Amino acid sequence: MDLKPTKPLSGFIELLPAAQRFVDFCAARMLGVLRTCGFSYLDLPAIERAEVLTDKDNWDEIETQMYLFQKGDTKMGLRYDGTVGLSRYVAGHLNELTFPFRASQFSKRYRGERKQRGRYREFYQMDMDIMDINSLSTNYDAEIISVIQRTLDSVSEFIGDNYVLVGSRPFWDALFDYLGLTDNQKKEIFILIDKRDKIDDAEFSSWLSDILKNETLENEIKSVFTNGYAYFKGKSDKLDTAIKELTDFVEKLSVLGVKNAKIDLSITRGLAYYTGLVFEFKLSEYPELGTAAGGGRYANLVEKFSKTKIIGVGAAIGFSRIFVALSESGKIDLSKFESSVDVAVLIMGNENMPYAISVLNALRDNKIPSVAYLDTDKKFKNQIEYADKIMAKFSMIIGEDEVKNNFVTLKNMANGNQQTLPLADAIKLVK
RNA sequence: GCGGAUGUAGCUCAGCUGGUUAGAGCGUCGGUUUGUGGUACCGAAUGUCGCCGGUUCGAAUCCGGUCAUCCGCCCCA
Repeated sequence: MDLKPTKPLSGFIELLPAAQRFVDFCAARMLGVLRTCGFSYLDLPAIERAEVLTDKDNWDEIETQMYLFQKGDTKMGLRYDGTVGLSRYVAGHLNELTFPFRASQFSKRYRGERKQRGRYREFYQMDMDIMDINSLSTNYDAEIISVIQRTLDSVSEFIGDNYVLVGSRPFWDALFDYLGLTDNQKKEIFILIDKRDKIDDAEFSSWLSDILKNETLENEIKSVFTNGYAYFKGKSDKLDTAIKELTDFVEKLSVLGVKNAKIDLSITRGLAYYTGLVFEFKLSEYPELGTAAGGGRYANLVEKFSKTKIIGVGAAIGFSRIFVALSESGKIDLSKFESSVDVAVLIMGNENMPYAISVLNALRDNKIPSVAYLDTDKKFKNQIEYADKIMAKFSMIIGEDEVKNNFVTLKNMANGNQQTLPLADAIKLVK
């Protein structure tokens, strides 16, 4: 009979124990930061109604990368991000929530795209969002950025330093209006700007020229990257508003203590629901991972669910992209996550088991991570090999002599030293 | 969905321009050592050489197709 495959589906992740411990350790630290920053943790459904997930405007694009299916008459799909489900949740619990509402999430997301480095079909993202009714100060945009930085910094011993690039969709909207571009041109240039870090200047110029076919306009667009956004001051009221927002925002970030922040107008975050400032975090030491976290302001997303005007600002940390990718790449030293237990209890002969189990329970009562090798008839060599392989810090050996004298033999697995002593003393040494 | 590369033992790979019984290291298991691991030595098991077809006296090797994986593109709310 043919054996069934042992590899998971392409793009789905499973980790070895040490890598999983590393990932869990980082997640716990980062979630601790979010709790400290006053976010309420939510665990929302992985499956949503299809109509919640899809946007009829660009169904074709979505369909290829979303997991959709049907049970009975209900069309549903797996969530592809955390923001859409949160918008539904907030709109559905308006009267029960206190605004500004601060929510954090840490959950699996699903996208049916081809696997690439740091990009999976099933992956974790860690989200934080702040939503309020009718208005929401850009002070909150700045706070979100400072919270992400705090979160990333909490695991900087593994991922190194980070920096943040801030873009502005209102600036481009204002500029496009000022230049009198068509809707189609706006859309295409947005896509082009977003790609700017992947292509060279010549390519950028030639694409731009294909879209605009007007050298004056092309030069105006390019001048944003050479002369900076301040160059467009005084051209139109909308531009002035957008420029002032950016200038003020830099000040806010510095008040909040955000380091390594820079305005970079090539950050646009695709085409979707963002309406205001947008930002992306990168890791200085791992540029190949791309964007480590990204987000921005969305003023209109919740209007799909509620007539109440709800404005949000939020971000997602690409958790799997960072931590799974790093642990798989071998760039992280996982040695301190290799060991799952402090003590392995080794039992020489089944008749010594009752005593050995009382030792095991005492260890566990003292919160010492411990396991016993319960196949008591196996040769002692196998038992101590097991203790070695699971990298137990100590072995506690229980045989005839130990039972008779009500002692234990404690062996330090690192240096091989061992001594026979009362259990209470052994526990003190292990702790 | 598109382009490129790669498929040989559990893993990493070798196998020259086709030649008879398919190779190594690591790992696994057993033994030297049934109250002592990490080192050493000895031994063993495991392959329809991704799959199907073609060329040939003869295919892991050459050709075609197919599937899978990896890298990149598209996309990335």
